[in-house]
Amino acid sequence: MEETRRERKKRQTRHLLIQAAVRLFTEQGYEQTTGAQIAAAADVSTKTFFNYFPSKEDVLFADAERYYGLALEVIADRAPDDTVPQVLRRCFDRAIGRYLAQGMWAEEPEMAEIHQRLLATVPSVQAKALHVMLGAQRRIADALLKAFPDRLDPISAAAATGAFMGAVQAAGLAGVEMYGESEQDYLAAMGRAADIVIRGLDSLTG
Amino acid sequence: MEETRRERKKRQTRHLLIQAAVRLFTEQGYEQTTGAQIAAAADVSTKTFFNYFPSKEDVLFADAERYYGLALEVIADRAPDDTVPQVLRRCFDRAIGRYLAQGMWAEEPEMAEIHQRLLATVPSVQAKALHVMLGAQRRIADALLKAFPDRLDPISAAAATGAFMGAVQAAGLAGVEMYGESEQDYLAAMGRAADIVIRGLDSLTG
DNA sequence: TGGCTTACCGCATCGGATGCAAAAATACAA
DNA sequence: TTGTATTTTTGCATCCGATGCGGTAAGCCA
Repeated sequence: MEETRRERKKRQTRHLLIQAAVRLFTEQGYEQTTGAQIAAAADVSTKTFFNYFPSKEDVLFADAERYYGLALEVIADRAPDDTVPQVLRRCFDRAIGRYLAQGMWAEEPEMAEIHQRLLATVPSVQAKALHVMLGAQRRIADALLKAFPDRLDPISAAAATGAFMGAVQAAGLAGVEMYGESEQDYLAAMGRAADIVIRGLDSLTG
Repeated sequence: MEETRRERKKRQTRHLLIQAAVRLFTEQGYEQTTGAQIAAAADVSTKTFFNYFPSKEDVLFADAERYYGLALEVIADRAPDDTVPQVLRRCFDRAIGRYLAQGMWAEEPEMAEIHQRLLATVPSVQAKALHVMLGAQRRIADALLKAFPDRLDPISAAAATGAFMGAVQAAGLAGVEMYGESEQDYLAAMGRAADIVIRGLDSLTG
């Protein structure tokens, strides 16, 4: 399927907006940067910026779906004898794998650094991240429930997913706050959190 | 220590604002209600409303600190031979206990119903709730770490807290979505989530 | 070419939120 | 009671994020 000119331009504009945003956030800070400035830097109207991104925060979560979608794929592609914890663990590993392979931002590598700094410091960005995660959590719990109808019920599916993602998220944040921005260290922290919670969930579903 | 007139009036105004807000939210919906309307209904200036509550969402989380503070108390009052999971479980039980004893809103019982409905439906309220929870999570993890310096490190403390609160939160939301607003049912759902994650964490710290 | 869809734009407008300085209310001490 | 310091309230201007609308341009397809 060939990419039409329209689609190409759309992709370009989107990319341009993200780049402009990251540059401005880096140069003058997140809160000091207005949507109008980003639009101007990308040479489009303010309105267009909000056409692409429903809110200023959304610029920072443009790729988030790709990561959460990965989890849904992993669940769909499970082996017949997989257990719930095994699948969750694989979700985590695959996400980390992709992260290491291509960075958090396949197309905007400069995003990675600013992203985690803002995540650790700007309240509205934190809140947005949690909310995006919540949405993903629901879909993942749903998929898990469908994948293991005999081992899970809606509540335990939600609990398991919430425990897993809550632990990883908290450990990741703690890691960033402890180790500054040493990538290795906080990835390791998230890995330990995954270990802990996976081991715990083993007792649930064997 | 006697309560001065100033403090008393301040408390009254605050209470008045909350009441007005709840009434308007109920009557005409959250998003349809403006801060100015709430202020007008409480007969204070718009500015005063934002003096009391830094954002419109905050009206709905006026009492949240009381609940999270409970957890910190429980941790502080632990017995010498308590384990981490035991303490976490007690945090949960005490919170539920208080909830059952006096409702979510000691002084504004009418708040309970509207609160959970908005929590389940309004995105910005959800995001705010998660963010408030994140703040509490950090303080709780910190307190846990100080309470069990030999059994925990910063990462495992964050992971355990994140897993626990993530599970309970997810199960609670799932419960509300499943059972509508049948209080018993989703409290039970949260209880099951707590069970699951507590049992899991047993394998961590014995 | 011509007609259709889609993206972009400017503009008006709204609501949330902040800063500031004046005015009112309160506390407190002489 | 009066005077003074502190705190609260208020109005106002202002900023920014975000939405709705109607018109224009760009790309698409026949």
